[in-house]
Amino acid sequence: MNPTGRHRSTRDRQAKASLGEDAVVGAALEILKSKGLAAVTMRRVAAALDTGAASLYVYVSGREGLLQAMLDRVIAAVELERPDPSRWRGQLHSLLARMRRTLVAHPGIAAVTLAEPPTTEAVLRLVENLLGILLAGGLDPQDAAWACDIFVLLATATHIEADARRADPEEQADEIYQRFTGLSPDRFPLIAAHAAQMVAGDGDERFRVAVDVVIDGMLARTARRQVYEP
Amino acid sequence: MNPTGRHRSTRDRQAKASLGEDAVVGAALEILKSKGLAAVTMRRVAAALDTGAASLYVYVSGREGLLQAMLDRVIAAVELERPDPSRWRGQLHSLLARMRRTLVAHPGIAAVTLAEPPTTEAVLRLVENLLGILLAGGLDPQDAAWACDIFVLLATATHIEADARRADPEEQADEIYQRFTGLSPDRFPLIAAHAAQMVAGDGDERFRVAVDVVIDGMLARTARRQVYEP
DNA sequence: ACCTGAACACCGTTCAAGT
DNA sequence: ACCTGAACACCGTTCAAGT
Repeated sequence: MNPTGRHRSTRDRQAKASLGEDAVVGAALEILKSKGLAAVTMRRVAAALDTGAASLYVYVSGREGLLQAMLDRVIAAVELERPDPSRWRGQLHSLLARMRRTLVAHPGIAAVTLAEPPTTEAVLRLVENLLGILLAGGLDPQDAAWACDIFVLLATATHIEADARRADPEEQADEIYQRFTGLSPDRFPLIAAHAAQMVAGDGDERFRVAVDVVIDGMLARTARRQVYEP
Repeated sequence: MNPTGRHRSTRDRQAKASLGEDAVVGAALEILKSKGLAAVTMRRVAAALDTGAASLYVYVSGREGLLQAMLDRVIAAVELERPDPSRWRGQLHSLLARMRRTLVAHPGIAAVTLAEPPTTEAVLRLVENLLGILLAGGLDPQDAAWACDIFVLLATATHIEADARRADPEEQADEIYQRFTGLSPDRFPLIAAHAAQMVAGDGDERFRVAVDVVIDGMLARTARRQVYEP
C-alpha cells in the first residue's frame, strides 16, 4: 500500500492510526462550511474519512456530541481580549464582533450553543473573558452575569437568523421592503410607514447596535443603583 | 359507515370533508405540545388524522410550511395591547412576557421564527403592535425598528434555550452551579467566583431583565440624540 | 378529479460477525 | 481487541396507479 495513496473503498486500506476525534471534527467542519448543517450527517462525515458511519462512534458519542465538539473548536478560534478598564466598551464590541463573524462563517453551528449550557472548554473561556471585560467596566457582578447571557443569546440568534437567509442578503432585504410597503395601510400602518427602518442595516450593523443598546442599558442600571443605593 | 365512528384503517372511511389546513395544523400542534418538535413528522401527523403522509401535501407545502403555519397559529393567540403613551413600558413587558409564555408552551416552535423573515399574518400583527408601543414611548422610528428586532431575537433565543433544558430547570441550574464552583480558579476565576450570579433567576426573570435593559439602552440613545441633535 | 400505497433516497444508531 | 457491513427503525417527498 502506498501510504500517500487515496483509497475509495472502505476495505483495503492502511490502519486507522491517523483517525481520532480531531480528524472527525475537522471533516465535519469542512462539510459544514461547504454544504451547511443539514449536510453534516454521520454517514457523510464517515464517507469523507473513507470509512463507515459506525466507526465514528469510537471518537464521538453520536451526532449531538459531534456538533458539540464542532462548536467548541469553532469558538476556540475566537481571539480573546485582556480586560482593560480604560477601553472595555471597545473590547466588548471587538470580542463580540469576532465571535459573531466566526459563527456566521459556520452556517448553522450556533443552533448547538443555545441547546446546551455553556459547559465546554472554549465556551467557558469566552464567557470568562466576557465577564472580565464587563467587571472591568464597573458593572455589578449580577449585571455582568446577565449581560453575558444576553450577549451570547444575541450573537447566537443573529447568527441563526443570518444563515437561514442563505441567498443574497441585499436582495432579500429588498424583497422584504417591497412586501412591507405593499401591506394594507389600514391593518399594518406602522410597518408600512417605517419599512425602510425595518430593513435597515446588515447583520453586522444590527448586531453592533444591539450590543451598544445592551451596554447603555446596563450602564443605566448601574447609574440608577448608585443613586438609590449609594 | 357510522359518521361518528373512529376508523383505524386508512382505507374504508368517510370522505375527508372535515380535513383541511386547520385540522393538519391542529393535529401537529397537539403532537408538538405532548411530544416535542422532533416528534412532529409528516407521518405522525398524518397518522393522527387517520391518513397517509402523502395526503398532507394537499393542505401544506411540506414540513417547513407546516411548521410555519403552526408558528402563525401560536403567535395569533398572543393578546395584543392598545398602545398607551402613559404606560408603554409596562405594555412592552406584558406583551413580550405573553409572547414568551406562549412560545415556551410550544417546545421548539421558535426555531422557525428565526429561520424565516416575519412575513406571516400573525407575526406581522405582533410586530405592528410592538412598533406602536415603542413609537408611543417616544422612540425614534429607527430605534423602534431595531428594538423590535432585538425583542423578537431575545424572545426566540430564550425560548430555544428554555426548551433544550427539558428536565427540571432548578435541578439543572444547581448542576451548572456545582460545575462552575468546581472550575479551576486559575483558569476560570471569574466564573467560579460569580457562579451564583451566573445561574441566578429563572427563564422568566432573565427575560424580564433583558427586556428592561434594552428599554433602558434605547432611552439612553434617545436622550443622547436629544442632547446632541436638538 | 381526487386520493394514497408504495417506492425512493435518505437518516442515526446498534450489534453480530468478521479480522 | 478492534472495526464495520448490514440491519433496524425511522425520515420527507414523489408519483403511478387506483377509485
